[in-house]
Amino acid sequence: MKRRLGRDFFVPAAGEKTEEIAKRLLGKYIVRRIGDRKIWGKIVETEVYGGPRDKACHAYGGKVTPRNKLMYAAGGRAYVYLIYGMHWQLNFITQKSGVPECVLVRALEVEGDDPRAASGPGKLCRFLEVDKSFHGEDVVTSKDFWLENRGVEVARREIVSGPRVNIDYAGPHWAKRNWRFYLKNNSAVSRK
DNA sequence: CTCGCGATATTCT
DNA sequence: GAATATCGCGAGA
Repeated sequence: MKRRLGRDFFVPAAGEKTEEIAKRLLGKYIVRRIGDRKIWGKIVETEVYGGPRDKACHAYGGKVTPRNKLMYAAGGRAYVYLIYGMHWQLNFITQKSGVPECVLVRALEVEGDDPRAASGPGKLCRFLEVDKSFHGEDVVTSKDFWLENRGVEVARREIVSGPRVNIDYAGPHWAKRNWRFYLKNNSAVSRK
């Protein structure tokens, strides 16, 4: 069974929180088409960046800059940017237009010689050959980049939550929020 | 295991 | 113009 994820996955009508979307993304597949070639990987680690109140979020304080304005777009778009001058990060925008929330994809489990070839936000982008040209790509309609549900069921108890990476500066209230989710006992998770 | 550094877009002053 | 950033790697201990 293969089913492409549609708009409602990223913009839940029921008002589901972005945390729930981040958990639902675990076990789904990211598929990238390059000419006749296809690359894919299973999502095993995600992290939530939650709006203007979240100090770790680019849209903290409701700030709008040329880079982050895409976070205010409707869910289903890719938010790609460069960090530390050399690593691309891949996020998916969630929620309806005007709500600057997104999910960072931190790690994929891939099939091949090296199961850790996409274990980390930067490595993942290199693996998928995602760069700035995919900033703003709509994964609901794109022919080169999308997400699939391949029928992998992730049990609630297989999902581990914990504090996000690099958020000490955000203060105790945000630092203790368990906004990072990953699959238990999965070797492709970036850090444990 | 911990540490330090890379190389640049974006933001801040 | 200067500081900084959602990281990964290779070196040294």
